[in-house]
Amino acid sequence: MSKTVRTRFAPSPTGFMHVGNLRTALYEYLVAKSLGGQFILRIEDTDQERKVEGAVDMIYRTMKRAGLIHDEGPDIGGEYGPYVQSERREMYLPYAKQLIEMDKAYYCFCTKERLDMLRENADEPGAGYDRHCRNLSPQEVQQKLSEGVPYVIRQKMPLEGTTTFEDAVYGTISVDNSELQDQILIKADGYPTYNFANVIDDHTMNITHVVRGSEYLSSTPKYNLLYEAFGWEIPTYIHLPLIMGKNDDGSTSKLSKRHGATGFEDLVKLGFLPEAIVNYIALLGWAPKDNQEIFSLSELTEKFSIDGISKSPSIFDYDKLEWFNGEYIKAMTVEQFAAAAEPYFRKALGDAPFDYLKLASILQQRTTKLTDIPEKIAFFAEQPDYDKELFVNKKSKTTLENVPALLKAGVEALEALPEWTHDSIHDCLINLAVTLGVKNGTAMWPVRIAASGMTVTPGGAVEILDILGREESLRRLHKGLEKLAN
RNA sequence: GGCCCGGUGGUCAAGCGGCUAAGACACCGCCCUUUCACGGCGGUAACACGGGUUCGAUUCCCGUCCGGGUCACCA
Repeated sequence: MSKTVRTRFAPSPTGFMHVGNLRTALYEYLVAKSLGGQFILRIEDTDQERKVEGAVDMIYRTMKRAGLIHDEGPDIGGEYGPYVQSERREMYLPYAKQLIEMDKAYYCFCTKERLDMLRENADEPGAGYDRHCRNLSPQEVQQKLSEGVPYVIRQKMPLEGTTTFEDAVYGTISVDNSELQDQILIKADGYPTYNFANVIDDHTMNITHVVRGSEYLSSTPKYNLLYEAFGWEIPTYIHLPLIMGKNDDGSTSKLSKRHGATGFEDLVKLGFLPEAIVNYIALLGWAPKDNQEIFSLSELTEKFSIDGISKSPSIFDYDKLEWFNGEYIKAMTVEQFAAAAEPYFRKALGDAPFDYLKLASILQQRTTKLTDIPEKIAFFAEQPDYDKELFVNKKSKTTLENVPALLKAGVEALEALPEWTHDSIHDCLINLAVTLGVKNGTAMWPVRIAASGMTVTPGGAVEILDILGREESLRRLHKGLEKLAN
């Protein structure tokens, strides 16, 4: 019987849920769930300076909206708590001291100023810490400690040899130990660094699969040295290719705020549906065995496999996201769509009593983003001032010469209608075309233009007249007639 | 700069020694149509380069080039 798979999502509460982070969370969820395992949420707040008010709530909210339900976490507890690093603060120092006893770590009393100077004076970039305190005598250390000199604890890296590890995505990776810095494990404020807390927590929380972005690939050997020092089992590593954004100069770099709306909530505000976002980012770095593109979260869970994860970075493409969004919108029932679109209807129409279901039915097939709705329907509330040139359309064979008569005939026919319904308007205008001996388009174009004042509208003349209602429709048509007379 | 990783159309991507190198988005054209969409059909467009290995390389190896990541008392 093998161990239960456990993955964790460990965001730091900075008040922003980047889609890159969300994708990582999604894959962590999928790795766990596709293997029948558990998905844990842990808050990494060891940096007090970056802590942001309300950020944790935003994480909960985002995860919930994305459908990534965790099995253990600060809000719901679990047997490996606490799940907030600041609350585990006391756990880390003993482990660090244990490392010191094993000669795998040491006290460092260097001041921040000295380190800054070191960096400034370095000939080569990335020269790093000079290991100044690595070989202090026990007496010196005792002395400074008793004097209360502030200290940090650093990991004592081997000076020679190489460290090799297996990654489920990238394969075997080895790094010369001489490349590894004596990184800080415990900060002067007593908090652990991410580098240390992460290892201690993953082990004590029984995390079996560490899923994270490939930016951690080069620091993984350092973590392994820690696992080895403690004699702990090394987890399965699954490093994910990065999501990139396009820069102004055409180059690309790790997706960040400067690439525009990259926060989950930003995208939702832009009119993207959470399910569409999740679907899209699932496919950014992973591909199924077949060609399926539309996936619900449960289908993803079913089809997901680690060997489908790719190694090369991918660029976040808003066009493709929009396509997914459109697909999700089209898959809704009209009622669902009307409900989702309602806020945008209100935005454009205020409290005007339009039939939202009818609006939804003409809009649904042509909407890719909910935020596009208001501008498409604003003319229902208030007709824009338009130029009579709009009546001219080559394909519909309408000209300034024939339109007045066409529109007049249309108005008369419509005015004679006993009832004002979609079907009656439709039949009326179709009959009109027959009577006049012109194509449908020729009869409809002037009516639609006069009713809307726009060349491009959602729905045709019939739908627009129906939604507008008899009174307003006829008012607009007469206005069109006047405009043409001048 | 050192180290690590990557490199199939503009983008996401199949491919895992032998294929006319899939598919999707975007783009273009045609059809449908009362506009625009939707939908249908079709089209343009790719294995970074140079050496090997092999009967045969997109696929394996090496080098070059290009791209990215990383070198914090941030995570």
